[in-house]
Amino acid sequence: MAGSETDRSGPRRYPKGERRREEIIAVAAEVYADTGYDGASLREIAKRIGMTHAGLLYHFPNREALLAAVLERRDEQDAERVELRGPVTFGAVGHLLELAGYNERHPALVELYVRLAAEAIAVEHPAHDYFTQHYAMARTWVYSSFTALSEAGQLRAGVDPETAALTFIALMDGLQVQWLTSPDEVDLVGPLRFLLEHLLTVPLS
Amino acid sequence: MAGSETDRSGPRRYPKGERRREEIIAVAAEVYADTGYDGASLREIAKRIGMTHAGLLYHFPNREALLAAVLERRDEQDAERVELRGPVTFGAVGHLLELAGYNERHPALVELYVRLAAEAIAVEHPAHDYFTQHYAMARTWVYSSFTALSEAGQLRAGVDPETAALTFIALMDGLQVQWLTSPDEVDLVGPLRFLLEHLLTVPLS
DNA sequence: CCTACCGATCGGTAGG
DNA sequence: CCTACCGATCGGTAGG
Repeated sequence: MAGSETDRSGPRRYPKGERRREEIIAVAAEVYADTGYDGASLREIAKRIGMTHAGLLYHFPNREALLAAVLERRDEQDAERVELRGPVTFGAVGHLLELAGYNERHPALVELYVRLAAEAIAVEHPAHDYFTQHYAMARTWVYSSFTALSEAGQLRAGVDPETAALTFIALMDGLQVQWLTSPDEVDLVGPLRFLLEHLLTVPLS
Repeated sequence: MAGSETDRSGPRRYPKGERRREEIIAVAAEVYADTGYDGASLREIAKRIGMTHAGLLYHFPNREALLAAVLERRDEQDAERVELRGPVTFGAVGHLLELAGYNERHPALVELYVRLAAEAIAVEHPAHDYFTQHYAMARTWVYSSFTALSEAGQLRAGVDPETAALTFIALMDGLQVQWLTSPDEVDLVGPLRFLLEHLLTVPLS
C-alpha cells in the first residue's frame, strides 16, 4: 500500500478536518462498492460530498492514499465487531457465522470487499498486499479455531484443520459473489452452517 | 448484453476476417483477465495484435460487442470440455472436479472469470445477465447431480441437494480468488474433494 | 478549500 | 483496415 498510511505519529489534525476526512472515507467506500476502486473517480466521490476533486486532494495527497484510508478504516470496523468480542477460541468460527449474518444486512460492505478483492489479484494493484495479508490472517485465525475444536474432540474424524479453514473462508467469499449477483436465490449463512454441521460432532450453538 | 451477438443467421464472413475475429477475441480475453473488462481499452487490445483501435472497430461494432463475443466463446469452450462428455448424471460433480484441475493449469481463464464476475455484480454491467444465467445454470446442473447421487443412496443422510449444490459452486468460486491472490498457499482442488468426502457415502472415484 | 489549467487516455466516427 | 479527428473524462498541480 505505497508508503503506509498509518501515520499514527504525525501531528494530530484539527477536529473539523478530521470529521471531513471521515466523511470522505465513508463516501469513497460507497463508491468503491458501486464501481470498484479502478472505476471510481475522485470527481465522482467529491461530487457526492459537494466539493470539487481538487478539494478532496487537499485532504488526501493522492488517489491511492484515499484507498489506503478506506481499507484501514474497514479493518478497524471489523476489529470492533469481531476480534474484540473475545479471545481466539473454538468460538471464532461461530463469530464468523455472526459476521455472515451481519453482512447479509450490509450489502454495501460486501460489495466493497468483493470488488476490491477481484481487482487486487493483480500484483501491481495498490490493494494487493492488503488482501494477501488479509487472507493469510483469516486462514490462520480460522485454522486455530478448528484446531481448538479438534483438541476438544468436536471435530469429525479425518478433518484436517488447515483444509477446513481454507474451505470455510473460500465458501464465505464465493457465497458473497453469488449473493450479490442474485440476492433472492442465495443465502449467505445457510451454506456455512451446512458445512459446519458436516465437520463438527456437536450441534451448532 | 445489448442486442445479442449470436448472429447465427447473418451472412457468413470471409475466412480471413473470421480468423482475425478469433484472434481479437483471444487477445481480448487475455486483456480482460489482466485488467478486467472495465479496465481494458480497445487501444490496448489492438496494440497487442498490431493494429489500431479503429481497425478493431472494423471487426466489432463497439466495445460491448467484443465482450459479448468473448463470453460466447468461453461458453463454447466450456461446453467442449465438460458438457459434451456425457449426460447429466451423478458424474457431473466429478466433471467439475476435473474442471477445477484443468483450471489449475490455466490461470488466465480463471482470472477472466473472477474479474468479470466481480464487475458484473452491478445490474447495469453488460455482463450482468450473462453471469446471472451462468450461476443459475451451474446451480441447476450440480443440483441434479446431487439429486441423482441421493437417489443412488450415495449422499449422506440429511444432505439437502440444493444447499449442497450452492455450497459446492460457491466454494469453487471462493477458492479461485484466494488461489489467484496467493497461488502458493491455496489448492484449487483439495478443498472440493474435502467437501465431497464429507457429503458422500462413497469414496471419490 | 476553489478555479483553472495540464497532459494523457478513452470510445467512436468520417472518410478513404 | 489506417489516419485524423471529436467530445468526454481522468489524476494531479499552481496559485490563491
